Amino acid sequence: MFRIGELARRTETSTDLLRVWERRYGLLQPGRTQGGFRLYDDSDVERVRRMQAGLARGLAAAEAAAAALEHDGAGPVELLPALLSFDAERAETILDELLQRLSVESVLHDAVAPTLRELGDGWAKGDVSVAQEHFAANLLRGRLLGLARRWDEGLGPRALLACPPRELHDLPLVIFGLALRRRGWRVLFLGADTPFEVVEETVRAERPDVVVLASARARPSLADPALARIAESTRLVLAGRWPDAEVEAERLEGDPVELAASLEAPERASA
Amino acid sequence: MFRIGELARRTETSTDLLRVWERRYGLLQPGRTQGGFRLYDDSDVERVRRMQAGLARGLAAAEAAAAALEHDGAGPVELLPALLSFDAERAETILDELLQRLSVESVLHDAVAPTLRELGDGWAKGDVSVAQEHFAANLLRGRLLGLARRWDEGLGPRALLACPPRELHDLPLVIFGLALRRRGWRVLFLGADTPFEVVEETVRAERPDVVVLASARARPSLADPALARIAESTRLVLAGRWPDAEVEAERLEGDPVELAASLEAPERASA
DNA sequence: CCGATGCTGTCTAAGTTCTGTCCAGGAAAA
DNA sequence: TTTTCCTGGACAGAACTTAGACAGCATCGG
Repeated sequence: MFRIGELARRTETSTDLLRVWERRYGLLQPGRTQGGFRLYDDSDVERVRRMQAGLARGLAAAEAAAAALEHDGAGPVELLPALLSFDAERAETILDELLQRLSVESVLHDAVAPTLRELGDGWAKGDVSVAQEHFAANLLRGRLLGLARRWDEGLGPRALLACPPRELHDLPLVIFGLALRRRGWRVLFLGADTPFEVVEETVRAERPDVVVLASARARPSLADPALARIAESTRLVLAGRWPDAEVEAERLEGDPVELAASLEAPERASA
Repeated sequence: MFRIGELARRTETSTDLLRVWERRYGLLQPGRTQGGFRLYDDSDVERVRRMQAGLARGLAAAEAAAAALEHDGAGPVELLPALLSFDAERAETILDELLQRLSVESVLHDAVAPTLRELGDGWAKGDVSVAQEHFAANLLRGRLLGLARRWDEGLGPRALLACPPRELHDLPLVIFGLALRRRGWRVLFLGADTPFEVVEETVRAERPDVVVLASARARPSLADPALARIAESTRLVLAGRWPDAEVEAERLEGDPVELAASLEAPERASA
């Protein structure tokens, strides 16, 4: 347990703001010392983070607080165990319920993406078997692609999404695509293990406004000349883990949903 | 939920234009904050994008708006054929997509309930086989109950929902329950084929604010003395088809989602 | 071809709400 | 003693509200 100054430091906010979020939106309900000082724990850090994530996605403070509160508890806490125990029905039910209660964006940001991260960490540590990872990935992929139908329709700017050669983990890319779609983009999805030449051809044929290549675990080579040619003609974004090398491209790392929000900013600046 | 500035950002329009589209064509019907600020959700982004697509195709604004609004009703058209052809995957995908695009309420009201009605009519005419009806009902029930988890939690007034003896069609009741839940009610669901004595016991034990008995095809007897005893102690609502008889109860018929809305009115009047 | 009419997006103005920050006076913790 | 924290109110700027005005453009009748 720690006091408000420590919470402010850990979440990079001010004590004033934390108190006012408590007063106005009931975001936090800290315990008190004998003398009346507020006492917080780790779950409060999480809640503040969710609030901040909501603000970053463009919600008003009141809405962000409501979303952060509503989301309390559920989410990844329930979803991961269901997936690890191969309980498809329970996992589907949890997803159903989350999708009903929360927006697609919050489900992706607060439940699916964190679950995926924990899955990856568990796999790296050896706690999660290949079978478990495959089961989880396939169930989630099925569900997410169900949300992704017709995502090349409409008017917005167009993004071409692909994973580089040898990268088989396309789920973060799917999440990224869904988040973009929510924000009005059209999405051309090439998916896992896509040769750079294929990307290049598609760029020539379809003329997307931006090309996003996402690499989660593989460390693809940047030496391919096709990559350089893509970068010359189009805005190129490399998301995830890539080697350092001289390619004319933006680099992004972190949560796919937040990346999707940030991809928008340069568009606005130019408009 | 987000405010008008964020909607403008996401759809790359101006707040002015969004307000004027609302005023002139009723394109959007946002909720409001206490203080009167407009609040939008994901489905509004979709609607604006459809409007923009219409404009891009050369429609006049008024017509584009009409087209965008009309498209809201698509979906149910697709759902029934998928169910009748035993195509679980397609049906699930359609539901996924609808739930993403629209609110739970509109999915229930505009897609699930009409599909159920057509299914019932088809069965009555002999166009729909028992197998088809079972398949459809079970798929929908699974999906809807997935949305219905923890629907007895919270603070709101409490409704006890059941079908009378011999009535096996509980789906309208599930829809009704979900719609109530969306409106803040707590729901106690006893489901199909529930003896009146069981309802009576539960009423005594749980003291719900209202008891709703729904009968779709069976024509249950009202002679049971348990029914009269329930009516004496609690507000009793008989939904669907019931014989005429002297029981102290409100009678409701029609779309489950609309019934849920109408159930609320007396509560408010008393508040 | 002209003028009248209607549609549509933008702009204005005066007022309100929302939200982060700041402050004063006092008390608790280190 | 020094630092941290408490409450409650005040405040400024950003964001939003309504209602109407208006200019650019297309369409229509003459």
